[in-house]
Amino acid sequence: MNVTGHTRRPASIRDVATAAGVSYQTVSRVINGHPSVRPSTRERVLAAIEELGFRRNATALALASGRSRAVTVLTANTTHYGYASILQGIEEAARAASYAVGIGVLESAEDAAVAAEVQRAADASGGIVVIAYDPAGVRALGAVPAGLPVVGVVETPASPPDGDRPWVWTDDREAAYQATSHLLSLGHETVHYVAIPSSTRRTSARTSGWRQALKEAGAPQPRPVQSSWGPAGGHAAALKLAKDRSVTAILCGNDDLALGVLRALHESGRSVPGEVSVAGFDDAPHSAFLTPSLTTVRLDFTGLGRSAFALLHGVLEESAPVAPHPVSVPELVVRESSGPPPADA
Amino acid sequence: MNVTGHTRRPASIRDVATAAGVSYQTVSRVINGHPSVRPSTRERVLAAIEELGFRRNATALALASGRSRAVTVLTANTTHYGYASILQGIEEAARAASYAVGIGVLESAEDAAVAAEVQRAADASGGIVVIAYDPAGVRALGAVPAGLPVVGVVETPASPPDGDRPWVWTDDREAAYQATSHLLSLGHETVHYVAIPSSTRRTSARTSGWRQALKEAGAPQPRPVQSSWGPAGGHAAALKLAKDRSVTAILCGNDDLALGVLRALHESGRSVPGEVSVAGFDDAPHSAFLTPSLTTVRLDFTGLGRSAFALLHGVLEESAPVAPHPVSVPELVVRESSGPPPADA
DNA sequence: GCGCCTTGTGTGACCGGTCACATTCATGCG
DNA sequence: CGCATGAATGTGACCGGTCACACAAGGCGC
Repeated sequence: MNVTGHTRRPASIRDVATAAGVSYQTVSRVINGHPSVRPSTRERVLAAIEELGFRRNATALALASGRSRAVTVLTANTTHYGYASILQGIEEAARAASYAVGIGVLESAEDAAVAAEVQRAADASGGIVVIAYDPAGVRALGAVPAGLPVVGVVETPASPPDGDRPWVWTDDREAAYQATSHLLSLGHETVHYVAIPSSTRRTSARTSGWRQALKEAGAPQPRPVQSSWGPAGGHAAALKLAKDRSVTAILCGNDDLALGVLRALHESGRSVPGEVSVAGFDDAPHSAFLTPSLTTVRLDFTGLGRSAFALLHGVLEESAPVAPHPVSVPELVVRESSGPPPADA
Repeated sequence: MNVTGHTRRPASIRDVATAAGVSYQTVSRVINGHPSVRPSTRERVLAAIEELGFRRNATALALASGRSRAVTVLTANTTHYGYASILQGIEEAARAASYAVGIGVLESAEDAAVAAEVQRAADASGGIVVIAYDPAGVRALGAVPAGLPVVGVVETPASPPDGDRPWVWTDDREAAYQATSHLLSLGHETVHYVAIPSSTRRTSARTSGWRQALKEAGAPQPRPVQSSWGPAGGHAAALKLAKDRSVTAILCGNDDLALGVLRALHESGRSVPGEVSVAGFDDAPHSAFLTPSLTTVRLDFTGLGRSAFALLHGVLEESAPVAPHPVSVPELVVRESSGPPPADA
């Protein structure tokens, strides 16, 4: 509440111009760092800006210049650890670059709904980041009109994308390979895989990394068990697997799934890691505190979000930190949930 | 990619006007549903809109009218369950009302940093929701300039806020009371409390609900143990509590904390619920799948987020769904982690 | 037949910036 | 000395909408 008691509307460049005794264009030059402004003039303008508490109106800037300094993140979910961490990373990087961040949730994967969300995002911001880990996200990525800057956060693509397709991803294949190899090296005959839904119809990179490790070790290749994203899916899947006494190692598509798997094994009276070993993906914050604590592969989602923004930023401005996305290396974290198979197996 | 091969810029109301043979003002009237437009004219305009694929430019609308149909959510965190769920609720409600949602993360609680974020939020949108569960949030709520529509998602206030202060909250007092009473009714002599950080210096509603239940039961009132938000804090706190054999029941400020507590008790060789009972707050998605599954009090964060938006929406537009925030009733969910105290205690 | 209100439509200014171009003045060079 | 050049600054239009007001045509009362 200021002394006058009523909120007066903020100062515009013309107010500043009048106060400094120059034209509005000169003010514009000062706030944009244009070189040819006499130092003494610049000084007066800056003083006026300070005095009036002038702040450049973002809306007017966007309308006049076309550039909006805002990005929208389209995602099917905001609460899952991976999604939320990516969002956090994007926000961090965006804030550092003075960009505003908007979010749009893809509640349905239905084409019309997705298209509507993409439209909203398109006319609310100058660039879009799509988290395309699921069908809704994949469709959204496809529905972005050509010409609109967009970066996709995707599953590891099957083939390296051609040239400059602005995608970022983690090395899921390597991650799955590491986890599977770890379990095999403990002596397990093979490793079963409870998969998160794939965003596409093709075999996911996680699945293929898992397969490759099995193949190289000459281990049998069981069918992957398709599941959902949350613990309930893992729980249901593992209740079935638990009946098969030959199952001694289970790799889970993410840590939430692994949580459900642990629970199901417990309910089935099978001890972890005594009888069955379990490994997850992501290294979510709670994984280290489970009992048994969860062996998992740490993925840097926050860094992934930052990369996504950096890439988009590079497209939006010619200032060129367009360093090709450094695919961060997944890191195996061995904890209590994995161990050698039982002696009698 | 359209046939012309180059992206032409979107149609404006003047393009539509030309196509329909009317003035731009008439087009404006049509898209705003103004009554006095001859039906035949309206028809032609609508046809032109359809044909040209006209969409109203949100930026221009905001600049010209002052209203922006956008809200910004200020929060210290986007990944914790409660925060993320509130955000999700806000987004849901906002999307339904055709509002855009921006987020701003309060990375530091330092005054200058908070003020800067609030400023950014202020000039990016017409209204703000602040999640004020922590010092950064509380400061942000205080730093919002008078006159700017804002709604706070806060801890249960000590006294009912005066009149129309636009705040929403859950009934933390009742929730703590329920959980504590539940544990006492199982026969525990008293209940220890591991607290999440309070946003203010005053006693939180959770603490006071817990105290009240103890008092009514004539149970001893141990000092609450101050902790952090995540499992690590609960873990550290419980390692100490575990040494005290008289501790048979622990109430935790949230489910993440409870997870750390469960872990610490396990490491200390104290069984749950055999020797110690544990209860949490929030009913996070993983709580049902822990071993033992967690007794907790379910809070409707998503609904809270929706209420927050509804309130803000009511302030921003005179269309009046300003029904006073229905404080949602917390629901005790009894699971495996709570049971009677050991016989020898 | 006149004034008056209502309905339908158009005109000009404005929101707060940017952009393209014009203007002024001092300087360098042939 | 005259003229081209560049630095410093100003003017007008524009981005795509809204708002306040003007204005023409038609219906109604008297």
